[in-house]
Amino acid sequence: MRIDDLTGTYVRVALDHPLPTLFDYRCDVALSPAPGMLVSVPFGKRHVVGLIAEVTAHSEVPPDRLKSVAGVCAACPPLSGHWLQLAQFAADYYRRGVGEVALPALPQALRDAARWARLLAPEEHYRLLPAGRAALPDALPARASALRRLAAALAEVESLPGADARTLHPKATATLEAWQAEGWVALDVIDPAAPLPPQHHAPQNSTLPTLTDEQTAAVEAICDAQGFAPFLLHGVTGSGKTEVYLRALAALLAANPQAQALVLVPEINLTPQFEAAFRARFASMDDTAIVTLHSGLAEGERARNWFAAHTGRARIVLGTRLAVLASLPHLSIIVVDEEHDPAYKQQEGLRYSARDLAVWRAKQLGVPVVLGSATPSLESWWQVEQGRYKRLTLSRRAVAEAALPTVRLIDLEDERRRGRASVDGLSGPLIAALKTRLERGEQSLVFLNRRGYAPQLACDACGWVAGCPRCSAYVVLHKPERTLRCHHCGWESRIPRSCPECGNVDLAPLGRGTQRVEEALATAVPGARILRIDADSTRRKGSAQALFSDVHAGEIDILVGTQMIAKGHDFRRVSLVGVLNADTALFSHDFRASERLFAQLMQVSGRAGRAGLPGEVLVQTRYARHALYHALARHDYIGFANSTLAERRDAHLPPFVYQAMLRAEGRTLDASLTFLQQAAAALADIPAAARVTVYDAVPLTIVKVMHVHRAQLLIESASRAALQATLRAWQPALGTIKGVLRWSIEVDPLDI
DNA sequence: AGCACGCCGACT
DNA sequence: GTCGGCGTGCTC
Repeated sequence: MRIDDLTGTYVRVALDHPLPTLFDYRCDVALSPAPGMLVSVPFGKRHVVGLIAEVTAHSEVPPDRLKSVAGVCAACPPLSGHWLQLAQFAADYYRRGVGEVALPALPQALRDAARWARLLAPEEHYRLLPAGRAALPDALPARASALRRLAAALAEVESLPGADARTLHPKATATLEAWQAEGWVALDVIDPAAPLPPQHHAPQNSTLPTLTDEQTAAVEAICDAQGFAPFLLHGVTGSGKTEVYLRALAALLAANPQAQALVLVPEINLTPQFEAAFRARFASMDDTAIVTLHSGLAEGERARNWFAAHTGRARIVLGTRLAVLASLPHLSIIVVDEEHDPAYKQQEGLRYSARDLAVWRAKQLGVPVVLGSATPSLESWWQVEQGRYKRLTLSRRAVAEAALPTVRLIDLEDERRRGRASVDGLSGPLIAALKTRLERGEQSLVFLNRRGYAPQLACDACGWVAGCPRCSAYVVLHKPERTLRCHHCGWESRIPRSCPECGNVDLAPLGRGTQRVEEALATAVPGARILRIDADSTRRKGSAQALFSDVHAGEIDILVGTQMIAKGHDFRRVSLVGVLNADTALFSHDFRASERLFAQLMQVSGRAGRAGLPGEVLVQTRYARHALYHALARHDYIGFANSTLAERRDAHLPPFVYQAMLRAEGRTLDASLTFLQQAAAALADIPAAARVTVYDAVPLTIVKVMHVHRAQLLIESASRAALQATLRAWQPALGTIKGVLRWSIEVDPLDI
C-alpha cells in the first residue's frame, strides 16, 4: 500500500472564474487523473468543466469543504504540459486566472460535460455510392419530401455526418440502413481521437512558380534554422510572402511526417483565400490535414477542427488570433501574416496579442516563427534593429512586370485656391483618373475609413447635432436604411423630420462616409458599376466572400470601402486606388495613429497594379507636405519606421517603454475617476512601482457607452519586469477599493 | 462571473 | 402583509 492510498488523490482544478486560484477536489474516479485532463466538478450550486492543473496527495482545504470530481473526460487526450505552460504564461502576463485563459480557449462543446459522450463518440459518415446516385431520387415517392432532402444532401457532399442526416429526416438512421442494404450508401465510421496515419507530403515541382533570389534566400534561412528562430519577413505587397510561407511549410512538413504548422491571418475574410492556396499546394495530403480555426465556424466544425489539431491529425492549422491558443502537440513552425495588424490584439476578455503569444510559443518549443508584413509593427522592427529577430527582405514584386504603383498627392488646399470644382468630396483629378480607368476597362478602389452616409446629422439653424442617448457620441446617418445609428452601442432610430431643438426641417449631413461616396461616385462617374464593401454591406454571414468574388469576376468597375478592401485581396485588374479623408489620423492624440495610417495606406496602395498594369495611387489631402505622405510616395517604409522610432525613443513611448492600462467603468464619471485615483494612491505601497511612471486618470474620448462612464489610468516603465511586479502587487489591492464598478487591467494596450 | 442571502420601498 | 430592487459575499 502506498502513502497515496492513505491520504487519497486530490486534483487542483482551474476554472473559468475571475478568482485566480485553483480549486481542490477529491478524485476517486476509476481513471487515474493527470494534469491537462478535463473534469466536471460541482462548484457552488452548479456543475462546471475545469482543467486539472496539478495532481497531489495532500490538500490544504479542510476535508469538510472538499467536494469530489463528478467526472473525467476520458475520450479527450490530456492537454500537454507545453500547452498548460502556455496558458499559465498568458494568465500570468495578462493578469488573469489560468482557468480564464485555458477554458475559453477550448471549443464550447468540450466545456459542457453533458456533450462529452456525443462529441467524442465515433462519427458516422454516409457516402452515396454510384448505384445510389443512379437509383436514388427516382426510387422515392414524389411527395416524400424529407427523404428527397436526405437524398439531395447525400448527392451534394462527399460524405454526410450522421447528425446532419438526422436533422434532415427524423428516421434517417433506419432509412440509411435500408439504403446500405440496397448497396446505395456506404457508412464510414471515423474515430476522432484516433491519430491519422502519418501524412507524407510529396512536393510537386512541376507547376510551382519560380522563386526570386530573395524568396529563395528567405525559404532557405527559415528551413535551415535551428531551434527558436524569429524571422521578420519584410516584403512589399505583391512580393510573394505567401509563396515563402508555402515553400517553408512544404519543406518542414515533408521532413517530419508528424510536424504541425500554425498559420495566423489577421482577419476572418482572409481565411478562404489562404485555405484555397494551402489546399491547392498540399493537395497530396489528406483533406482533414488542413483545418481552419476562427470565430466564424459553426460550433461543431470548430470542435472537430480543434480536435484534429489536438490529436495531431491536422498538419496545418490556419486561423485568426484565437488559433494561437490551439493545442498543437507537434507544432514545428508558426507563421503570422501581416503581423503589424491591430486585429491580432484581442479587445475583450483576455486582451492578449496573438503575435506576441506566437513568438512565445515558438521560443518555448524551440521552433521558427515567421512574422510577415510590408509594414512591420515598430515593436517587431525594433527587435530586428536590436538583433533579436532576423530580417528577411523581399524588395521586389514577384510578378516580373509588376512595378510598385506611382503615388500622387492631390493637394486639396491647392485645388480650392485654384477654384477647381470638386463633386461632393471627390476632387477633379481623382474623377478624371476614375473615368480613364472606366474607359480602359480597368478597376479602381476608393478607400475611406468611415462607414455610413455621414458621420453627423446637424441642424442648419440652431447647430444641434444628433447624438446617441446611451453614449457620448454622435450618431451616424445611414441613408439606405433611413436610420441614425450609434457605432459604439448599436442604438438606432429613424431620421427625424425636423430638429428636436428648434423645429427647423433643414437637417444636413456633415462629413462623408462610404455610402455618401458611393452615391457621389454614381453621379461623378456615370456608367460605372460601383460596389460598396464595409461592415454594413457585409453584415450577413458569408456575404463578404460573394461581394469580393464579383470584383474578381470583373463585374465591378469601382469598389468603394473601408479597410476591409485594403487587406490581402489580390485584385488582378485594379490599376487605380483613391484615398479620401486620411488626414484625421495625422493629428490624433493616439501616438500609434500615424503608424496605423501608414500601414493602411501602404496596404491599400498595394492593391494597385499587381498583375502588370501600371498602378497609380491618388491621395487627397490638405497636408500635402506631411512627411508621412512623402514616405508613402517613395514607398519608404524603412525611412518612416526609423524616423518614427527615433521620435518614440525621444518621447519615451513604446517600444522603448512598456505600458499597462487600468480601466474603470462606473455609473458616473466621478465614480470611475475616484476609483482610479485611489488605485494610483495604492501604488505608493508597492516597492516595484518606484520604477513605474503613473499618469493622471483621464476620461476616455468616448466617455459614456451604454450609460457606462469610462476612465483610464496609464502606467509605464522602461523595465518590463518592474511593470509586471507592480501589476502583480497592485491587483489584490484594487480589489479592496470600495465602490460599485467594473475595472480591468490591460497589459501592452494598443489604444491609449 | 453566477448565485445566494439580506434588508428596505410600492403593490395585490 | 409580500414581491422585488440590487449591495455584499462566497464558491474547493
